[in-house]
Amino acid sequence: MLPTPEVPSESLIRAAGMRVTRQRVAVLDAVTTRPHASAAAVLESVTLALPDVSHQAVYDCLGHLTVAGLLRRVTMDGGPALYETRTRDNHHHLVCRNCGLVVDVDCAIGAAPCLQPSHSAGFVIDEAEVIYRGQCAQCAAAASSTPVSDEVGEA
Amino acid sequence: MLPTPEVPSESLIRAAGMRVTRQRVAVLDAVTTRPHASAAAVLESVTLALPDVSHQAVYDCLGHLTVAGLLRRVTMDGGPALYETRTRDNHHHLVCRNCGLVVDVDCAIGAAPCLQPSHSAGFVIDEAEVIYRGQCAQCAAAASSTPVSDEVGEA
DNA sequence: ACCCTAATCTTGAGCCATTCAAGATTAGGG
DNA sequence: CCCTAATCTTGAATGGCTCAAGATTAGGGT
Repeated sequence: MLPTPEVPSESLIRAAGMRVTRQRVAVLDAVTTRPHASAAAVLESVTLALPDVSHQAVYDCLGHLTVAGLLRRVTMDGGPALYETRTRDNHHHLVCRNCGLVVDVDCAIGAAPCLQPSHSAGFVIDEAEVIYRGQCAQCAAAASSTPVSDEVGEA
Repeated sequence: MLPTPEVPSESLIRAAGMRVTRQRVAVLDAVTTRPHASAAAVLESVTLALPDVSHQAVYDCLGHLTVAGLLRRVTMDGGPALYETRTRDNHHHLVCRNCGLVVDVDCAIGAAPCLQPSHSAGFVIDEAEVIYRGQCAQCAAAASSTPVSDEVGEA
């Protein structure tokens, strides 16, 4: 069920005009297989393939890949930055207030900025980011069936 | 031009069922006169009235006032949390990518959640936060008239 | 295939925003 | 005016991220 990249990470990195390093390939692979991963989660994944990667290398790779447009960086409230490979479709996110689950939502309009504010105060707007907050199916079910509990219920 | 509170901070705090302390009044006053202030900015403002406030007191006050619904906490990208007194009108924000200026935008719809995602993945959504990103009038003008410059131009 | 050099990575320190913990102060009901 | 829990002060600690210096390495040139 994990996404099988249409184009291998190495090709994407090379196509972006960047040097192809094991660290970059591993970082891009990690985000591809696990979207919405934090830098710490990426470090954990990458360490499986490259036991000696430094966290700094992970931050550098994430930064460079983001600038190159191969990754998109999003932050939910004050939490750590999350990374994903869907970069140019202007999609939005659903975030569970309870468990932190992040799910993509396609943008109904499509191209950015998909919304226009009621008044722009002179701003030249290029993007409208939307974050839907609430409870995911599991947390909502758990909350209604067992009011005071931390159980997660069945999958 | 600074907002003159309709109801003094002290009354609001008391009405919320909280103890009225100098620190809380000063913190609420600070956010009222300077919306979108960070904890550090609030500490700076509060220090003018209470030279010996601790930063911890500021964090405590901001936290309690937020839980009580007297303040709303928003975070722009990875920056420090910003606080504002408009709490229940579901308004949104314009953020300048260049200078960080944050401006309120009324929500065209009104009540939260003002938007519905194209598919909710089972989520029970209670809020849709919108962040419009771009350049403020000043930065946009500076960018188009003097391509490589940091000047701010006239007000 | 081998150099060479800038780009990248490793190591390790440092910074900022925020939180934790323990003891002193204080608001406000009785 | 007391009393006690809520709040504040002080000081240390954490997490996420960035800075800096030196070692390694990708990949164009020969």
